[in-house]
Amino acid sequence: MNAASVRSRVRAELVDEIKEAARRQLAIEGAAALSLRAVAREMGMVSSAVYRYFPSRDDLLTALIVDAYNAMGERVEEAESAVRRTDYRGRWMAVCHAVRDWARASPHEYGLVFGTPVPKYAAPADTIPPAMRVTVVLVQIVADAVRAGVLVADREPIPKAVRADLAPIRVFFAERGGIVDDDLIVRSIMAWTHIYGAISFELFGHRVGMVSKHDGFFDHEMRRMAAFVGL
Amino acid sequence: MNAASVRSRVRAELVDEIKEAARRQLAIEGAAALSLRAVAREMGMVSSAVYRYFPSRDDLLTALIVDAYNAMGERVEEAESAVRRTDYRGRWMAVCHAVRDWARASPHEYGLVFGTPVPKYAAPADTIPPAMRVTVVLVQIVADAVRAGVLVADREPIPKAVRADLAPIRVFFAERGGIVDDDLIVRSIMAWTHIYGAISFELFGHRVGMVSKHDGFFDHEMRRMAAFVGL
DNA sequence: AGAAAATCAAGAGCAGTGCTCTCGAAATGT
DNA sequence: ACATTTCGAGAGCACTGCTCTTGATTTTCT
Repeated sequence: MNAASVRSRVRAELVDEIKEAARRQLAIEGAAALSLRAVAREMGMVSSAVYRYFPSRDDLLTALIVDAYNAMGERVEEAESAVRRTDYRGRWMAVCHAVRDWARASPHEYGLVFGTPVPKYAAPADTIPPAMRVTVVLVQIVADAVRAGVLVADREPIPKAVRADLAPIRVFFAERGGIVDDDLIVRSIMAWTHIYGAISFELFGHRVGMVSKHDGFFDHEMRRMAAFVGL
Repeated sequence: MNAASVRSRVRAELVDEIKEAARRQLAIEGAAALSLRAVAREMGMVSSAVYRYFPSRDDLLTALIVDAYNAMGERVEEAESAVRRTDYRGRWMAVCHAVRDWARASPHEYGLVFGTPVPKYAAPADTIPPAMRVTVVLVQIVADAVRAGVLVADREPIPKAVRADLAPIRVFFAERGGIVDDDLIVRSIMAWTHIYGAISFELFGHRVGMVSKHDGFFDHEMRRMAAFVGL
């Protein structure tokens, strides 16, 4: 049985090596060009051998997606935790910049998780928790700020069609210690939407002709959105 | 020479038919699965014949991208022009909804232009004017509102690193009759960013668990952003 | 310790892809 | 009427994802 773990350990190592090689290939050519045969070749294996570890190319991609989410989440958590706890706006900005920095450092991985859904898209359940990590951090900041009573913004009326939708999110905030009003939830979702929009616009080349100094613009717009949220 | 135009006419028709078939295939399977051989098959041609009309698969894709931009632009212009000229906020909202409606009706085409850049991305010059159509409409609305003096918003200070970037856009507004301040430019870009972010989030499935009544939420957030711009 | 079962790398093979080249036939220009 | 361009078809290359079989090794059970 210890022997069994020998096999499973070397197997886990192989899985990691394959993902490593795939990631390398991904960084060079992008997701569309990721070829199982090529990663096999790079590892001195024959292609059919790789299928012992990943039943299909899409499964390999899914594994890379999970890893990408986790890498992003890790960076974000790391950056956010380095900021003084009561500096809510600073924590928020740290998250914004961490996401963007990671995206610029690993554009293809960013495209993998936030770009066009590559296969027909059936987000497997195991991608959901990693995908939530950034969201959780943002929610925690808002919840903390609310509890500290430092969050201020005009409360706008919400159409009841929207209001009905927000109940699960309200408990999501509440679980993290923040009793939030519906409008704050809306503003938070909008801010997260904007972070994603800004980074994708930049990375996918949709801001050529509009913005050239991306660093400065991003920082400024994120600051504006933080204010919009009320931080 | 009239005979010459016979040939060139049938050629143009063939080009259109190929694009048509490709679009059909695109709608079903998505861009990644678009196969030149399959469209050839559907047209009763042999694959090499298609290469007389499109030198490569990427060129076909580029043509589809241009068409997609134009389709979106057309829908937007149409919807916007149906609104009373002095109803600036209404015009803005019409654009927002037109973009989203088009995106939901043709998700794969939307993904083609706004998703992960499929090839290594070298946006050919002929994609730029079609890509600008929506932007132009939005700018025109803001310019009109400014000229009418109905646009109000707090003017926030802009870091000078950003300010330097904005000169070309300022003339872009001015050419359309609107003398705008830098902060308004920033707000406009942010709003366009948000439109894109919201639609992509919805279409690419990144709002599951956050929003389920997308129609209502989108309308509400667009209204908020219109107010943010000052409309 | 020896037999049975699971696991593995490798190879061959299938169906599909993008793309190139060559070859006749047809349309076009002179 | 002749020369030139334009076109469709076919064969072929190198590549892809994926399946199946084979023979060897390793693990597990008895």
